[in-house]
Amino acid sequence: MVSDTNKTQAESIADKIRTLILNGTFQPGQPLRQEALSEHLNVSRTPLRHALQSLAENGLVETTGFKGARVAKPDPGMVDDLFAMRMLLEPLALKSAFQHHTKLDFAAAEMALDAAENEQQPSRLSDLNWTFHDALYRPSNRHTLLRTIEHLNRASALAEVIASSIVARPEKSAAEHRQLLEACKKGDETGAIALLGTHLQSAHHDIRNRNPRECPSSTE
Amino acid sequence: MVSDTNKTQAESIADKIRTLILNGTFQPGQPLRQEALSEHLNVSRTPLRHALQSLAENGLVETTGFKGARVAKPDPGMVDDLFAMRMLLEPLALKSAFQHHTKLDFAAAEMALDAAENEQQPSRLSDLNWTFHDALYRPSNRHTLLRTIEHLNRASALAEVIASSIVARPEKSAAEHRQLLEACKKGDETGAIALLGTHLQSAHHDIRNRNPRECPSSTE
DNA sequence: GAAACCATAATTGTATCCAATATTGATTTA
DNA sequence: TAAATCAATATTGGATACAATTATGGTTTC
Repeated sequence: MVSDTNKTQAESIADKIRTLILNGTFQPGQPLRQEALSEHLNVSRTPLRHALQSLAENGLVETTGFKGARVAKPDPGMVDDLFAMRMLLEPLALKSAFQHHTKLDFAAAEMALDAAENEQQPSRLSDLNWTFHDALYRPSNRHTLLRTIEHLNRASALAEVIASSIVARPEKSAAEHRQLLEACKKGDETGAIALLGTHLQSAHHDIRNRNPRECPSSTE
Repeated sequence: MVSDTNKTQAESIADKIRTLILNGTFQPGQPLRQEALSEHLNVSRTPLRHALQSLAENGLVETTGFKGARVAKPDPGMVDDLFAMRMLLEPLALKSAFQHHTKLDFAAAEMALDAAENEQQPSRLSDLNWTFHDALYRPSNRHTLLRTIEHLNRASALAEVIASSIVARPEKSAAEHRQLLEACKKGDETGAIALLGTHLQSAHHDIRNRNPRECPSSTE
């Protein structure tokens, strides 16, 4: 999200489309026509197709055969799976990173939390959310593990946005994040891992127990 | 692998390229030039690019900026991560599927094992390997969980092939598979989960303790 | 009047061509 | 002679044109 420099055009518009989805401009189930999108984003269909494919692999859009792509609409089963996996994998990442945390990592995490306080846009909040977790996990240097976790987080983002659990209760998430960060700073490994678990459980619970806003139920 | 019917051309050649990689025709680190590949597979560069992107998302090739794509060469850290994740996620899938196993699932699993006995080609063995595990996990109906596990399995395949742990010791893997299947048939849930754990540990161990065959160390 | 069938249009996938970027090699200069 | 610079080539990313597939609407037939 920093800038489009050194980034292929397909990646740039993938970010843009992801933002449009997370901000609710494109609602779940809505079909994403290639020609309309390409002219809307002022690009050709070629990079657009690459962007859609990338988003499909990340679970934000669902694409099938020759029928085109639509914004994914996460069902409860998908949300359960995503959080079940995150609850298994993220503690491992945190545990592996714990010995290698530096002040810079904590600073990066704190900066993300501070920025989130004054942010309303769901896509930005989602990004900052991941930035925080990533700051705590990355020192593990387990790139493959982190890549999978990032996928799961980005896929969860859509469900979180739909349930309005990010924008509606930012203070709750923020408090949990701060507690987690403090435990990490203190070097309280078991405490931090426990806090991470409850944080994920809490997020999962909030998503499940909120009625998703009615979306115009695309033609099926 | 059944047939190319109803499959987009990009997907078909993605399968072909994956086969070529797993069978050792394309060695790890080797650059994959688009024009050469496209004329070799008798397709245009457009679907080829989609295939490469798909393979990149699955971890079989690494693509960077404008420099092109190369066959991925899995480092030990990647292998460790993949198996650490599989050891956490696959028991969950098996556990979730356990109550819903039918005779058809067991038959499908057994068929895959039988087919593997008379198979030499690494890519086929890798496919059959996944077919077996998938047969035991799919009744869980947890599609999102299964999709992630499939990614991890396909990414592990390359490392397994490089270490020759599939082709060199098929009988060991086969024995573990049969034991696991028997436990499932008996309804011994805890036993099956334990066997799955040791099976994954064994596979991981075999990969780590074999010297990868020297590959012509592509130009860096 | 309902269902099957065929033609037309809309949309996606593929091939070809052009632009942008990276790599290679020679040439020049210190 | 070695290093830097710049031109020429090779390779990838993107735009446009074409083919294949699917969806849609009307017509026909029972």
